[in-house]
Amino acid sequence: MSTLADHIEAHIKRMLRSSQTNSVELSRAQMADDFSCVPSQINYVLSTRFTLERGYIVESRRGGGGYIRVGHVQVDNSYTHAISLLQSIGSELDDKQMENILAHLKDRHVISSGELQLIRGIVQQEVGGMSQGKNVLRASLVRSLLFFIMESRS
Amino acid sequence: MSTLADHIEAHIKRMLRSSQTNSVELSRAQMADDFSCVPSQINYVLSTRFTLERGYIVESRRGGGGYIRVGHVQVDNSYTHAISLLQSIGSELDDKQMENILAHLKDRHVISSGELQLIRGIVQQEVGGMSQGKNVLRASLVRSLLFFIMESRS
DNA sequence: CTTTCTTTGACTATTACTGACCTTAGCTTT
DNA sequence: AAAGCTAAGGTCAGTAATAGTCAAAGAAAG
Repeated sequence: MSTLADHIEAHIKRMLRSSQTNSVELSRAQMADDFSCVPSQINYVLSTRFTLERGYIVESRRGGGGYIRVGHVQVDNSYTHAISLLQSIGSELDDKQMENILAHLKDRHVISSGELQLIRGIVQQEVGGMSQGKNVLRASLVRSLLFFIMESRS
Repeated sequence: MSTLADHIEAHIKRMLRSSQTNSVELSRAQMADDFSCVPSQINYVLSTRFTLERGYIVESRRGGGGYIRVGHVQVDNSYTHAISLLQSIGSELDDKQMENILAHLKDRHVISSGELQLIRGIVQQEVGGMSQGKNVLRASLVRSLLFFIMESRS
């Protein structure tokens, strides 16, 4: 955690955790002021870190009394959810999609930080030198590895 | 220990040993500067010495505040270990991959130095005169031998 | 002498951050 | 109402800061 974006991300997540409702409302201008940055930096953080794929919903309103609301989607059974997430992996999976899924599963404590890194490492190694079909291999690898980890839990 | 790459390798391993968390974060540019070499030299060292097969996980981020993190995988977790081994021994295994795996296992005291040589010897003997399918045989042989050794320990 | 390993550098890719300009909602004044 | 003002937030493209890739040259080993 060292860039401004990382700090802002962490701060929003902290707010979310301490909120009863799994959602927080914030003022873009206020926040930018708190972190001494331009307002659009907040949009940058929201659009790169709080995506739907990672389980967040962002709503906003402009004009007087405008706001940004960030919600964390709760799913009661994280394993069920994880499995359906896995099944939604099609025959191809690009790197960014993979990262989002892994980040999401880690957020929900379905996988640990070490497991995340390991999966990333394995995929990187296997996919590495390929010129074609990376996304196909990545999809199948990620699916198998996650199934394997989840199997060994239940 | 005499090439630059060796020194860089040793340095990273020193950092790892003195770290509490089994992982260190470094700046590629900074490191290149410290060793007075081009940045890509760092990539060379990482990709030849800190591979998954040897038990290392390398992550990185580009852009502002970018970094390279090198982690040393703990083998205390049996499925983690199983995954990385199964993954690294595919249906084929060349000599270099085998050496990497053996070096890793010896490093972690899963096999002794004598067992390493024994495996090497057996494989050499069996694979020796073959003209085709060496890598296939090697893969299955090493898998079985390691399986045998690990079974006999637990 | 051939093969493998090391080192380098030019080119590429990714991420963070900023600022100028645009859009929307509510309120106030005619 | 309609027009205009004010107070939000949104977009996008450009710049800077990092890291990655690849091929070729050089060095070392067999």
